[in-house]
Amino acid sequence: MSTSAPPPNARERQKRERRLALIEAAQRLVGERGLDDVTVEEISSAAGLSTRTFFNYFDSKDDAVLGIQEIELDAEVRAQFVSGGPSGRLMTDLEALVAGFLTNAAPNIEQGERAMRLMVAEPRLVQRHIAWHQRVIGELEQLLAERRTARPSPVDDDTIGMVAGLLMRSSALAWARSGYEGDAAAHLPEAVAQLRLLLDD
Amino acid sequence: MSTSAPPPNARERQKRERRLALIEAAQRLVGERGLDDVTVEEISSAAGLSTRTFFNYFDSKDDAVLGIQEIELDAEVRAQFVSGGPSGRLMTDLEALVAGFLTNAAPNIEQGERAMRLMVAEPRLVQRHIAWHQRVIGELEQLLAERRTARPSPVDDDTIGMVAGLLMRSSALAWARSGYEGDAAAHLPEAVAQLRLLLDD
DNA sequence: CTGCAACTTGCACTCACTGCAAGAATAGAG
DNA sequence: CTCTATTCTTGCAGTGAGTGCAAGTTGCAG
Repeated sequence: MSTSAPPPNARERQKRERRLALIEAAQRLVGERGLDDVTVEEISSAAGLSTRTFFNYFDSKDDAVLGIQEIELDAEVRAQFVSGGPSGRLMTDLEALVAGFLTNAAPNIEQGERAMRLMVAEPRLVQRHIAWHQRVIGELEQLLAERRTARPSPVDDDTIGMVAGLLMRSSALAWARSGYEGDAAAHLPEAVAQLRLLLDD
Repeated sequence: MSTSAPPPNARERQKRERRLALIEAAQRLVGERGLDDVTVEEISSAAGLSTRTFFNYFDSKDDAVLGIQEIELDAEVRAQFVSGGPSGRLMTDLEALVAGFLTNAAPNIEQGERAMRLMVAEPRLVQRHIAWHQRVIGELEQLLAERRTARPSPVDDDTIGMVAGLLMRSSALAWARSGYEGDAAAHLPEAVAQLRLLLDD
């Protein structure tokens, strides 16, 4: 299950290694000394790279700590959702889609766990994490537009997007509460149940 | 309704005026030239203040553009919620609470409208806006803890907090879609309805 | 081996944001 | 009105994030 395919050529391999080294250094140093007492320069040289190169890999210090990367949604999951599936009931299908995002979100489970732990100590990271959700939701809203032709819905895109974001975060929190058992996607049903519970008073 | 009580002494009045001047300058300049092509120095001197003073009023450039301020929840609304009211049904009471936050959020309705418009053009502002929601939700979670003694609930604080945040943003978006009719709180029921619609498939 | 493309790096720069200490304005007591 | 304590503003000097550019380096294909 997804450390993704090991890349064949040296270029891609190094790229991956450097990226990992930066995340590892960032998480370790920030864990030891706090977000504001670690500079990008320190992270970079701990990873054996220049500061300038750091910014070729990440847009910000926070992104490196969280190990944020572009999410690539599984083509099959994507196609199924767009064509109005898999179940035809929006909320159910949304759940499947979110699960797809969640499993692709953190290729390295330990890295994700460390990121979650650091978020507890550094609230700023939570905001950055949510900002990243926003990007995912942007992706999702394109899919929604396509799906509408196949299966219209009275619920507007914004609401659907926000609920998706809520489910992502809620799953992550439930995952943390469980002591990081399994992966975040495994706690999605729990998140949905909580939401229903609240809405039904 | 609520430009709040006009303060009596000159100190408080000037403080308010300067704050307003900074927000006005920030919104105008950013509207004209974009968030990244306006410096804090430009905003400050447009408002007739020093750069240093700018940061006595706001934590960041983005905050000034959004006109972000500490929210003060109505003491009565607060007390009622904590003691398990007003209706006793969590979702309903949450709605009342969120309405309370929303009406206190933007003392100046035009300023809020300009902020919403700028968010469309500058996605970074959306993130900052959501980050501000987080702070409000932090406040809310304290109330939730107190309310639990009066009226326990099987739904966890995180979920409730996230739904509150969702309702705030959803109301704001509905307000924008309506062409800024009334205030954001007026569109809360619409937001709740959309959410229920989605959850009930 | 050679030339091409991708990647890294140093450099110079802008600007957000902070702590500090000195100075100006104001409130309030007398 | 005057004096004083308090609050607010400001300049200054500094840190560090993040960017554009141009010059090297490194891996890749033919």
